[in-house]
Amino acid sequence: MDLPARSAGGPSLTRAQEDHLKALYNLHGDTRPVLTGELAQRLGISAASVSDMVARLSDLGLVRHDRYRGQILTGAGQGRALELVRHHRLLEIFLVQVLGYTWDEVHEEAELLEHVMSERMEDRIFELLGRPELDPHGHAIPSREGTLRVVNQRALSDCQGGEEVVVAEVSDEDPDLLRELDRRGLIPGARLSVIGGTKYESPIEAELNEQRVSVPLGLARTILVREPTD
Amino acid sequence: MDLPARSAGGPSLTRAQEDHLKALYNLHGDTRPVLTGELAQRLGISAASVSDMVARLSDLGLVRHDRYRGQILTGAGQGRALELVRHHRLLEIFLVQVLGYTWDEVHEEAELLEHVMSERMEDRIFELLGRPELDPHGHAIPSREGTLRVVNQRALSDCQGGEEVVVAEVSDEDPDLLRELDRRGLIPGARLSVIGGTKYESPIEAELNEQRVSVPLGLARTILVREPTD
DNA sequence: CTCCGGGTTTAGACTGGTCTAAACTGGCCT
DNA sequence: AGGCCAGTTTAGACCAGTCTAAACCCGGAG
Repeated sequence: MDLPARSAGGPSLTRAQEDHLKALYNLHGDTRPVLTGELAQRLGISAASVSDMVARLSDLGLVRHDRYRGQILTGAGQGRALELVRHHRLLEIFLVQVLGYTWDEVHEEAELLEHVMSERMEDRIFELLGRPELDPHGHAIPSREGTLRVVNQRALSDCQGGEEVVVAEVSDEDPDLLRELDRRGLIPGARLSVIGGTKYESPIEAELNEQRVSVPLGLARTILVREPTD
Repeated sequence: MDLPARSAGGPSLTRAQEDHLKALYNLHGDTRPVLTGELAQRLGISAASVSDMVARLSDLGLVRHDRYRGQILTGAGQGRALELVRHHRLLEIFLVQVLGYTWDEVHEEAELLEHVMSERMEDRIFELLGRPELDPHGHAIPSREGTLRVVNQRALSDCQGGEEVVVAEVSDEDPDLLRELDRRGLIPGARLSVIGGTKYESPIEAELNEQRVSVPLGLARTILVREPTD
């Protein structure tokens, strides 16, 4: 029996086109349109170039564009984006677990590899890693079919004293930030008892492994937490 | 202590530029110039495009071009090419040994990955694989510094009855050919006692693992053999 | 020694991706 | 209601990489 057709099939895209789709996905997913300038800043190119590219992606039916009002992924576009996100996250786990990278080194490398990863390689890595569900930074791996497990989570900076929470996700893009979080033990799965903070821009005070930690707001805002499961 | 500077450093090249360098290397290495048409055929593009690209690579000092007489890699160009060859061959071993690919599946994939492989990844894979010296098809891995172990070898089709030889290398580019060779046990390291052939275009007859094998000339020409080492 | 044919290079054109500068909204402020 | 500014789109330019068609060499045949 053949494998089912991928949800995200279609003509192959260029590197730049894929980057635009992924940026659109990472910015607001399918929740609301992304302004041209936002996208341009994210990609580090001019708004004019983005405008151009969006027109092409729109012709391909991957993006819907509302003149002067921004752009948003279509279903097909989202499928392609999730394919890339799956590649990216599988590669991050792979680089950490198989090649011994640290979690602050993997993003950049995955960013390049994700565009040339075949389906065969994706499947082999997925199996080798034991069908993982989360990447090293706590992000869920989209399924082959492009579905994504969603978990209720909020920023640590929004927590109140007395709460018991578990670190769920951190952003993978800033190596310095990641090293800082690692130094403090603020890694996915870490259990925190929030003591205080949240007022007057003061750091979040919490207990982690019987140790008192003070998390500056700037850090706390990048950490997403969830309820403990037990 | 810092690592020594790579022999092959320099400004980063585009995919197409790298493909041209590698094709030049694979065609005649540094032995003699490659004709424009040859290179074009190898790359599957027009001679005009090659002419163009060679001019640019020549400006970069990677290729020396003799009008109407062909082109050859400079020292620097050869360094870059060997860097890519190292990437390619390490990836092939990696795909076979770590991800469970068969030897006929690896070439195409390595062809894409080699262009986006960082030095860090190269080093990690090299160590993970135990500092290998040969890829799955028997080709030597260039060192980081761009040196290559050369072994005396010739085509199986040139062997005479009575010779004892060992399969050294086979081309990695044709999956069908590779499957055929595998089926017959004609893999690097296989020891052959040549019985006859070499006349009237007849197949090479030989003994392999106590079994009589008949190797059609077309196959025998793609197999490089060396003297047994013991 | 000239001419001719085949391979090489040049010319001109097109696409994708990028830029800057200019033209053009849309929404907000008065 | 009018006007202005920030942000968006369009215009025009450029580079890399490719093509086809035309111009150009080189070496061998006569």
